[in-house]
Amino acid sequence: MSGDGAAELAVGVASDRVVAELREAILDGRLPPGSRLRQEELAALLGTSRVPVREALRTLAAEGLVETEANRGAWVPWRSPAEVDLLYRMRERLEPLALEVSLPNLSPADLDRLGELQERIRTWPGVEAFLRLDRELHLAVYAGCTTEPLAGTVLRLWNATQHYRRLYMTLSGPRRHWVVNAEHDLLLDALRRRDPVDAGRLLEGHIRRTRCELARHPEVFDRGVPRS
Amino acid sequence: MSGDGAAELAVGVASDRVVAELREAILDGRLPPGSRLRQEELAALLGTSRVPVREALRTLAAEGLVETEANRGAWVPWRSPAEVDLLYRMRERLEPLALEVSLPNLSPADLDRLGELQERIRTWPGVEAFLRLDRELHLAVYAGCTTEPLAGTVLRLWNATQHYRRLYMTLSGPRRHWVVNAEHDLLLDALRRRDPVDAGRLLEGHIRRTRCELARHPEVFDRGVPRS
DNA sequence: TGCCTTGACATTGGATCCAATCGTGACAGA
DNA sequence: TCTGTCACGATTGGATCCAATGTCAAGGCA
Repeated sequence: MSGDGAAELAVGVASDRVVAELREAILDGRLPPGSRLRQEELAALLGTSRVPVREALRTLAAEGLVETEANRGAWVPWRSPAEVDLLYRMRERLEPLALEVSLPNLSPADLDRLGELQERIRTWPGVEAFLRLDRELHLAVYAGCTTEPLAGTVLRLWNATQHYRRLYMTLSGPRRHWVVNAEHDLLLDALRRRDPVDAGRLLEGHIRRTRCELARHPEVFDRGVPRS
Repeated sequence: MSGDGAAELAVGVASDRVVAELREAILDGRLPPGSRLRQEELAALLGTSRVPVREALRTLAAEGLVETEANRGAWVPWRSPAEVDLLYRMRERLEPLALEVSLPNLSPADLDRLGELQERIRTWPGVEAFLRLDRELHLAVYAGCTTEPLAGTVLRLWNATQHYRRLYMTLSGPRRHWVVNAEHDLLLDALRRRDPVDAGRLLEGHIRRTRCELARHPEVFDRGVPRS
């Protein structure tokens, strides 16, 4: 999870390091939509040759985090309001399933940890911290679901929408933060009661509400000044 | 769709050709689970160097069609009964959504084509033809859903379970084929009525029944003689 | 002036070569 | 006979070089 800074120790396979670095850079906003990803530039930046970079770009393209076109290069894709809406609808259907699979495998200690995360979320901790904690909370709910296709798909849905979640939180701020708290409290209560039906429904509603509020802020999808 | 034989014309990017060839080989059973994918071997077979092959393997790995491990190579993964069960549950949730998105975009001609496919399915046409037509029919239902993440995810779910669908059909044969026909007929009728709710429910039931029947045949998951 | 051509440059795609790692079987010792 | 070690072959990972393609701007022609 940590292991953030100064990964110049060059441990592991280069391609995988490149994938991890790029994924992180895209998710934390350093590479917003529209960013072009030049192979040579990235290779120099990450201290490898272009080969691992190319493999990493293929991987990320298959994940949907970057787009590539033959002989034209790779870049971080923009997403339309309709596409993000659909990504949220997919989450509404898949995440309750992931929860249902996960819940029996969550220990009381796991549930306690969820509570701690929510306590740190409760007092609006700022946009970046909220994004990090909220993501960690939700993904921790699915930690008991280790089956790759489902866990991986859910993760990709989160990744694909991360940028727009950030923009939305930035402009909405803590205004309706109490709603999130209430929803999280109810969700965690249902989890402690080991009730996947109740929890699933709350989760679906939580995602659906977010989708609807996001739909009322189309300015999130405005393409600002293009970045190099 | 066609373009099967003798693709030595070397059109397009080599990596993409390799991806397409491998995907096809895995889906049509030439590369069953357990098959090891040696880079040099594939490169020679497809008339390229190892570089495009490596990129293709990364792509397919991200798609879940192959598994790779650093310094150990790539192979077609086995899937456990629990994993396939979960893949079907994901389909039950996602395909009705894809249908809902797609239906408004399907023309009467598209619906006619679905009917033609079902007519060719009606008289048990043998395992391979059934697999091909059934897949084509279902994916044609979602043809109006062009949004990549959903369409792509649905396609991956189909791809990931193709091998086990084949094994199941092989051993079950035409015995309960009338059920498929009835379900398809009802589904197509609901589509012609432009009723996404009804169609979605029928679709979910269709997938769910398949999942349950598959669950009663664990021998499908037996690992036969390992292939080279 | 406007549009098309053309050429140089930037960038990506592919092939070959070298390095690192893994698996396997032979061999020595207990 | 069993086990641990070592060395070799097989295979994958990475770097460099070359080819192909795309971009873009300058210049010629209508």
